[in-house]
Amino acid sequence: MKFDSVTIKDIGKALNLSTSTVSRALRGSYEISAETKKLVLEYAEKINYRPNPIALSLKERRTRAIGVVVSEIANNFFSQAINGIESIAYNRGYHVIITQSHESQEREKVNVQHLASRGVDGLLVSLSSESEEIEYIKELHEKGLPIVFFDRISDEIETHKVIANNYLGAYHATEHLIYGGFKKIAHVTSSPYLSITKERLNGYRDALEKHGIAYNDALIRYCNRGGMISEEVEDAIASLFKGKAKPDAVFTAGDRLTTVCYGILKRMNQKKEAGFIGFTNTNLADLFSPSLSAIRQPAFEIGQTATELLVQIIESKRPVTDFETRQLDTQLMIRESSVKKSAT
Amino acid sequence: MKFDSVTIKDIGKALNLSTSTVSRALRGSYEISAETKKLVLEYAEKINYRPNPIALSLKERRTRAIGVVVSEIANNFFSQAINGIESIAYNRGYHVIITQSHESQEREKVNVQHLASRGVDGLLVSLSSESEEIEYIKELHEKGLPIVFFDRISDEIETHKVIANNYLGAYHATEHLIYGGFKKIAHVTSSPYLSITKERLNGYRDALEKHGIAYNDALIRYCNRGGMISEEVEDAIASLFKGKAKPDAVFTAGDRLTTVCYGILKRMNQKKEAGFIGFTNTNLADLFSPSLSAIRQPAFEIGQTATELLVQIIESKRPVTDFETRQLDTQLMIRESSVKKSAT
DNA sequence: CTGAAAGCGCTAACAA
DNA sequence: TTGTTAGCGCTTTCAG
Repeated sequence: MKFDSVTIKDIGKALNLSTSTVSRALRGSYEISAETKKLVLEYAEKINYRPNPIALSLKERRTRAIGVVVSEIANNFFSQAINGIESIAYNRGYHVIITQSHESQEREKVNVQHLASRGVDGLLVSLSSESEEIEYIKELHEKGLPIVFFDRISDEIETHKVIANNYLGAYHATEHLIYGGFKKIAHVTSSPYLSITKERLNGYRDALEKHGIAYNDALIRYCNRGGMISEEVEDAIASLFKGKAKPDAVFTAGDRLTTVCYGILKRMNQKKEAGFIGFTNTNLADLFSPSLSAIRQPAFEIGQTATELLVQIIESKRPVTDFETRQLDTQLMIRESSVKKSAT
Repeated sequence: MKFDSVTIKDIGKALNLSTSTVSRALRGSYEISAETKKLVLEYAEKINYRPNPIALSLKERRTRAIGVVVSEIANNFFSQAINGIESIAYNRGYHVIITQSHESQEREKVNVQHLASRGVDGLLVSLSSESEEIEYIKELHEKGLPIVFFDRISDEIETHKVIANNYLGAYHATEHLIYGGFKKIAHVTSSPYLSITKERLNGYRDALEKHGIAYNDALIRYCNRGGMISEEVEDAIASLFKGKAKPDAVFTAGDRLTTVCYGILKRMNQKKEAGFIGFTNTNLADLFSPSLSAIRQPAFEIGQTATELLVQIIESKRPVTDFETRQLDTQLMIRESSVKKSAT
């Protein structure tokens, strides 16, 4: 079955006009008589004519669509960021095409290339946890495809980037644990390739050092799939608490990672409750027990900002060469899980 | 800035071949000499040629893309369903374009029409809570655009539909509360327009009647925005518990609605804990306190099934006239929130 | 004020 | 085996 819609030609035939006249009438061109215009407009309305954007794109070499590549929409941070993206795109007249990499570099590549060849006007990208080398994006960028990175960014490409202040977020979270009397703070994080991993790790490390606590590699665990596979996280936690250097608190970096870790700890660890805080944008943190302390990213605003910058590039007459990296502040939401029980 | 890519013409020019020869060589047509083929393929590879899908679509009148319209991706049910959709679409060679209506009929209409005019090969739709009259979808469907409904469906259009067994899910949940000793069970649900609302309400009502409890309108609350606006839910809950017919348990129908309601009840209701159960697909129900009893929908499978049916229509040679409505079973996950404390 | 024709990138029927 | 040409739906010179 093919889905046939009305074309400008059909209108022309019906009204005994040339396609160009119809086209002009439809776009309200001044050179068409009011009479003809009215005729065409009314008929078009009647048969519910819609211009074919595919034909349009072919001609104009633009689609008024922007592509989004994220790892997973079932992630509070990303679904909120996407809402921010849509809010801006919508009233700038762009449509948004969302794709997921599921943390796979292969999948990311396919998506990026498909979106590009499909003629999106620009790309909003947050890298997968496997993506270290990103030649396939660089190539497109060099050919002139506007790209803005958000959240998980890369040095490899010079363009606008929008991120949360991950360094400070991690720093403050760690410091908060230290102030609360925790001394052996483990850090469970995502793939070491990711920019957010590095930024958060640095914040964590610097906070420790500032307070005279030695940084200890044995307290770090990398979960390359970012919590998508719970085994990965279970292993990390198990190995942390098995060792002799058993931590007294855990700080997690990553939305899924945080809730998954919290769940595991809760299940295995009922008595000796370790302190807990993590990056997450869930709205349900209050409902947990103990309620979940969190570092919250301004996801919606990150999405908005990235989109504004992208549209700016797309609509710029001349090649943009002056790029910036915007950093938005995180929010530290202290709840029960990061507060020592004994420390009343 | 415009993003220019290599065309078949460029290749032809460089190799002194006609565009059609190049085209055929690229598609491996049998009528091209091995030599020429090799030449073209190698050159195309070298300059990283990608066919322009826009031009292709214009010609073939198909895009190998399917459009998805849901109310909100920041909803566990939908993000899981989308993963199901993608899993099938991906290995059938279709791309997936996701859009959100944010429970607005206006937005839904815009999205549907855009996707259609953009030439998706088919549509997977779950209606917004405002959508009662859906002429704009009907029109497209009558013109031959393949459409499959899932979750929130409509009688207005005859096509394949995929849903959870909402009636039974609600029935069993209600019965479970009754068995647990609850007698005044309130039902907080979404817009009365939605199919899921009606199905679940019927299940609730029938369970009550089966157990000799009179159905009482005063215990029903409709939240038209499905929990998107928390005030709406606050009002509903407040008015329920203010009245003289104060409920002893609450049963919610809707993913967001369930978590939002639970939060409100938890905050306001610490002592006289009412029983609680609701439809939701969150993975975090275990972490709540009390842990959250839930009716879980097979979201992933619903997405998969809907996509299979859609692809079937798209690829069918002759118009499909024999439609079915598939119903998949829900899962009752009993945890603490629906169990009477005193009833130990 | 309106029409004819070219062209966007690609495929396919028809010629050679 | 390869080239020429028309056409997918639309806009836009260029001519009337």
